[in-house]
Amino acid sequence: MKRNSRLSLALHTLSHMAGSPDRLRTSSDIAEHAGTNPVVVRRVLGKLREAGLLTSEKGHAGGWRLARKPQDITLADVYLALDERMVATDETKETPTCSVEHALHERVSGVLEEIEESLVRRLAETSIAEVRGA
Amino acid sequence: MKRNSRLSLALHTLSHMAGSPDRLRTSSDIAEHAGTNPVVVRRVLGKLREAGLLTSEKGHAGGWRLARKPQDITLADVYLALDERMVATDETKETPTCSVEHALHERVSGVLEEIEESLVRRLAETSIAEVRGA
DNA sequence: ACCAATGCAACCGTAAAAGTTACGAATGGC
DNA sequence: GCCATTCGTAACTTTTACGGTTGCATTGGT
Repeated sequence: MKRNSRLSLALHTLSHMAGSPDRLRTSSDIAEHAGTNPVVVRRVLGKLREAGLLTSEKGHAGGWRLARKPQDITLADVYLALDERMVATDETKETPTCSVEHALHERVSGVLEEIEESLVRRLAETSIAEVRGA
Repeated sequence: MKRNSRLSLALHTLSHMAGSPDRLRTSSDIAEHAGTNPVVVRRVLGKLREAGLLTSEKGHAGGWRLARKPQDITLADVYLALDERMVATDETKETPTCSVEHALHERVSGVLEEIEESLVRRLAETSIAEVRGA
């Protein structure tokens, strides 16, 4: 795959599952559809399970299922479940020389943080059901 | 550096230059401030020059200067100048098996494209002057 | 002529992520 | 109880993006 593949894979898979929410799917099936392999699928979907968007069952008739109705899963849920932070800079070790520089740096970081938040708000406006349906 | 460093470097540099817009700065000076090296600075600032946000002069007393007033440079200008596409997936070679899959894929891409556009609109609401000033 | 600066191309090093293999644990069918 | 199936996870390899580095041509002021 390529860039942004986790979010893309997650969205694609969830949208697909939204088509028949009761059906149980294996990571192999999903990997087939997504053109990748089962382990990668399990890695990504594992994050979604941690966030309560999916459930998984082991064993013979195991697989994955939506934990909520498609209209109750927003893109923000997915984005946050994957720990994505596309805009904001996770800076924890910045040590600019003078305090003026430091202040400016804080400004830039703060602005990017605001942009990140508005991105999440925008993502929260769309549900998986909407992706599929219209 | 780390992730998102191009945008971060560009924003930081422009905000800094906005402090005294008439002053000419060398890529060495800028690199010093940003904790990186001159070539990287020229690479990033070169994109901003192509987009008309900065001017550069070669030769002995050469360097970089803002091409516009800080209040006339928005974060969207910078983002687009750097060819960043943080949300949208640049897919040009997708060949899902069946047409149903294909349609769904288009849907997901389309939604991400919309999100990308709203991100740019959000970025356009803030100018470099605002980053610095408040 | 000299020096200081950009412009640019070619390379190296590294870090993040996908891909792969392997194996253990759980679960249901027989 | 046995066995196939599936998830869970760890370890490793491969790929890729990008910052960093070096070198050199070009430009322009002194």
